[in-house]
Amino acid sequence: MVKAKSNLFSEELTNSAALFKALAHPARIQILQYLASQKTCITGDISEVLPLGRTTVNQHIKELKEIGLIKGTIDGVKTKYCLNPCKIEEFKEVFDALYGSLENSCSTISCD
Amino acid sequence: MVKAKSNLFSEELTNSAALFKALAHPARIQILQYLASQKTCITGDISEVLPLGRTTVNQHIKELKEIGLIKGTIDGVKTKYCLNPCKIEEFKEVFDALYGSLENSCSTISCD
DNA sequence: TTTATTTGACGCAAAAATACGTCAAATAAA
DNA sequence: TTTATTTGACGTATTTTTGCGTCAAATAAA
Repeated sequence: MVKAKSNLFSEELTNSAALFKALAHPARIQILQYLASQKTCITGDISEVLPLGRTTVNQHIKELKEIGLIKGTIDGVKTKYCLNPCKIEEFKEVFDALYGSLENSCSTISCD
Repeated sequence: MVKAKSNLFSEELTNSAALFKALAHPARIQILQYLASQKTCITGDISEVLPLGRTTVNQHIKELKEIGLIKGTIDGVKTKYCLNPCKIEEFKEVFDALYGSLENSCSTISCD
């Protein structure tokens, strides 16, 4: 049996990995980019611009909502999806911190 | 049967998702950070600084090697692992491009 | 040579991710 | 009210990921 290893890593590490995992599928990246390209919060069936079925896309949207990268507000029978700039900013900070820690050391590394 | 959907997305999108997936596990992030902290290419059992078994860590290392973020060179019976600055730089470019496309639009989005 | 050390390959089991069909609730339109 | 539309919840099948034990090859040490 595979043990529950979720709590074996630091919270920061777990949080970072979860953010990267959110972008670990082309559909989810495309959803974010589509939302951005519309320049406004959008409603309707996003699956029409993706090569996947509606429920599958809905599932990817749900994951993006759960991690906080997008928000969904109910507007009558429709749901309005929006990018969440705060979370996107947080993602950038996480990435930059990681990149910084990796990049700083690169110059002193002798590889080949 | 679940159809093969791998080629339904653009190559760029698939490539980006693969990079993010490489960091989608805390162990893989920690391995990269450990390599960077050593300030040199290292050899030996990295699993000693991770809460996972040796073969499991080896598998994560293999994934990082396959995506190109680290390199491994054979040195006698030992294997020397190094960060690959080129790939890390490429990762930053991919991230910055994505962030740019998302961030640009954020200012014009009205969310709440 | 014999014995240890280091490492990756291989296989297996459990868990998670992926893709999608069906259904029901909620609202809008007729 | 009846009918259509929109959406998420739920279940299911398949694939992928994760974690690890075992084994063998390759080198180093005795």
